[in-house]
Amino acid sequence: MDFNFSEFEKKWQNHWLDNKVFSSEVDTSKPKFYCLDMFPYPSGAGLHVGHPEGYTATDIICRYKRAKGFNVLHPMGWDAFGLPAEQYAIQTGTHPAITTQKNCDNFRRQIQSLGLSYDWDREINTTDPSYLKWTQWIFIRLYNTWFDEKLQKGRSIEELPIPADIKNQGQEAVTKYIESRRLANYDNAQVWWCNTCKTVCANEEVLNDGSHEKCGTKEVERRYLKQWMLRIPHYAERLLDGLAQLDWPEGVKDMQRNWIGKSTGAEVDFEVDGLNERLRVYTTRPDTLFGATYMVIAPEHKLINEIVTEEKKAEVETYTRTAALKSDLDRTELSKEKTGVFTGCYAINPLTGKQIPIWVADYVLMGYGTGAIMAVPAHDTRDFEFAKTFDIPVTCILDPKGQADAELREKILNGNDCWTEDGEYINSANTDVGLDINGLTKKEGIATVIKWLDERNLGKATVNYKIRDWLFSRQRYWGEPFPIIHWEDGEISVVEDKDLPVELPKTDKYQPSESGESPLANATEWLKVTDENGRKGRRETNTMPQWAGSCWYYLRYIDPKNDEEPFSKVKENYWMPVDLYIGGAEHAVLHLLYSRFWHKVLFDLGIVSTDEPYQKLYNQGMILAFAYETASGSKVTSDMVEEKDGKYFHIETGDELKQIVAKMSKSLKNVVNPDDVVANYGADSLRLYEMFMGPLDATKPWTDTGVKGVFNFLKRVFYFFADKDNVTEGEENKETLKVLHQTIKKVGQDIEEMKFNTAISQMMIFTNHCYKVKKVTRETAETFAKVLAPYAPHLAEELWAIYGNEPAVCQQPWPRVNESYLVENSFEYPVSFNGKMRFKLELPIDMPKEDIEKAATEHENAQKWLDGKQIVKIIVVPKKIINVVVR
RNA sequence: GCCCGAGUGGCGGAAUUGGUAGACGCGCUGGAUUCAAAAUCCAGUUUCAGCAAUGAAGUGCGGGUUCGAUUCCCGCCUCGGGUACCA
Repeated sequence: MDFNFSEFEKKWQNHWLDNKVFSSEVDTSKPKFYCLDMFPYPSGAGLHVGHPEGYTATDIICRYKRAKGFNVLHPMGWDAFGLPAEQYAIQTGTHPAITTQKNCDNFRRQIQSLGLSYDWDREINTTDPSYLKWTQWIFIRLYNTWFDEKLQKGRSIEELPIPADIKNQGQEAVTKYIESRRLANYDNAQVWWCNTCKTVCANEEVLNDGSHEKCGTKEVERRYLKQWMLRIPHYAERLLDGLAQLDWPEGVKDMQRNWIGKSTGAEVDFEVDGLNERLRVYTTRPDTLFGATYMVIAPEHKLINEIVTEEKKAEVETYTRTAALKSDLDRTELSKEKTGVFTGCYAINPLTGKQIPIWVADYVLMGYGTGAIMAVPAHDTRDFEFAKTFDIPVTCILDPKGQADAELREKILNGNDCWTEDGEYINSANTDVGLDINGLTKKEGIATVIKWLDERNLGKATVNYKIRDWLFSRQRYWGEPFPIIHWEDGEISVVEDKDLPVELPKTDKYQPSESGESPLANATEWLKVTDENGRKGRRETNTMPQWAGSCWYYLRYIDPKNDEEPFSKVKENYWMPVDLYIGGAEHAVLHLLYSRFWHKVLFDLGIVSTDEPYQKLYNQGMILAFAYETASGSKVTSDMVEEKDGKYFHIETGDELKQIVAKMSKSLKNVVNPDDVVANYGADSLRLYEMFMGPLDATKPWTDTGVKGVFNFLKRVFYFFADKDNVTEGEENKETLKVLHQTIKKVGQDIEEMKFNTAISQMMIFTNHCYKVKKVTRETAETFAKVLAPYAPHLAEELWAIYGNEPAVCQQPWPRVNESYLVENSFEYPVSFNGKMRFKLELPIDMPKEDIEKAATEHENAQKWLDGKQIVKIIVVPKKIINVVVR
């Protein structure tokens, strides 16, 4: 009998598909399990070996959960809007829908060739009009929602109270007020613009090196444009709070917390000397107000023209103009060198009553806090640096006391160094204003100063967040059109639900214009709208970013064919939340934050039943590959490398090369195509190898010999268990039963803990055992097929059928562990002397401690270690160790 | 700079409520089978010393706690990821 994997893999895949073995419907008699993979963008390159890693993990869990009696929802779909299809359209004229369709078909074929247990009747595609209809529907809900700060809840815009003073200003002011409160809001915004992509991008898409996440170039700059913004900062506190209850990797939670960037402090108003103006600053350290010796405002600050004196005007203007031309990147790249100019104007420190100079400097950002700071150079490194550069006085108000050595403390006290840690307040009292915090702790100091400010109406406790509005429009063709109409009279309105979806117009121009107009602006007929009164309007020409479709796809899977509503409430109530979500860590702040935001809005509106979408999140690690470089560090493609005695050499030059681990890339010629692996070793081998490589969350390099290793294991399984001579009827050997039941137990536990690599080891141990004993019973073989089934489902089905069973083994219940087979009646104790293991001693499991001590010390092997020594004590840990302490 | 995570044989990796370090696999070595090879099966494989029995060292580095530390504590080093004039 041959191990003809390609034949039987195809056979069983067809069986599963034809019989809809993995379809699932609401069934309240069973516990539910919703297991989600991050759906792929179907690129032209096809599946990467990284995709099947997460997919196999979820597949194993789903198959196991089904066997354990769960009703499992396990869907797959395509996140199919995106740049590559559009760029291909620009180059070739092929409509993105055609490219997308082709790529989806290829991805589906590849994924199906892996035998993953998806319910294919639930397949979705974000570009499908029947899907984007509901993305637009949700956008309309965002548009019609405002955030009630008091209730910390999104509410219908119709319930928005209009303040009396706004009402008095008339209808226009009211409309403007309402617009400003919507969660989706159309506004002039300073945005990131990518010159390569010719489109705006979100803050989250601009990487810290100034490059654009989508294209990788650094052609990103600031522009002012009218754009759609989603007001995610309103949900900052909710998004922060929600993290606590989630079973997510702490690293991802931390990244979201950092991104939201909550800080608590106070806003403080400073009198501007000689002007009837107050300058408001935000500080996290109001307790250091006594040490504020100057102020800084951002170059974009509104009050700048009023503050600046006549003689300083020219200088300040030059500075602000230069700052405006600099991109944020330049501003931060030159971060080491502080620049700034004095405005000629002074503010009054409310505690000391002293005049302190107001400067303009670009290290203060308009976008955070109030765009102005009080500078305390003695206790803030940036302020200190600035003060030293421009020779501004430094007043120390916190004595580090014992925390700094004498020399450093002396410098700090004299204003020649900066101290940012806690300490003891000094110079922090002024009887004239009635405030003294000397001797207080930092916590008390902050509270006392805030209270003082509050009572005098000079300031108040304030919370700030780093998270900014989410820039939600793109100047692209291949995205969801906004269901928005701009009317000739300036009114903006949303398309009625009954007129959804707003489909993309046909066009043959996909190129965005230099000016930033979307390609949709070319679709003249599509643009024109007229209402029943003959009023003319123009459709919104921007499209939504790729994130839109992925923000809610997990909800559509629940009821993917519903024409009446995005999903049925009953079904949503049954399936949500997602119990397990597996995908790459690259979405830690983008997709996962956006999607939580949408979900919370939907929850507030009563559209979904859970506050959070994804209960448990797990990040698969990246699959890398070995690569080679010369001594000078230049990379060598893998086809130019030969191995000799564990060392690597260049085929042509003969130079010894260094083996490194790097991302798979075309340029290194080390990309592994899953199709080739399936063709050469089978889907089961690919699945098993990816799980056997190491822990799921670890980054690990691919090796072809590793694939051969698991392929060899599968062959051993097949040749042993498919051979009728090995599989007999009758009574099973006790040792075999023990190993079998250890295997059932270990594999089950390891799946629950997502330790797939060690589960596979255990199955290998079992198989090795079978080879040793040469014969097993049919019952043992069938039980093993059930245990193997989640991992190597095709082979398991084949074996199951060979034993004459009806398909399918994947529908069989998980075998029960019989603990009685696992009971040991003796244990082989390691006997150590002073912690060093010296010999082993097999003793009955229930032997009293005294007897164990006696047996160990009287053993002949022990005499050597006891000779001439005195026994201090003997430690016996039952079923663990015997340790004799000698002196 | 700050916040996470990780350092274990030639390689991927096992083992942590503190208890036999190196499971399982790859690679390598030897053997069986074969005219031969592939494939397969069996055995060995942390390093050093030794024919061996055995002994010594050993989980990034330096300390500490403990009968006992890969595991806990303190101080470093290296690598990976995130983030950064956020006041």
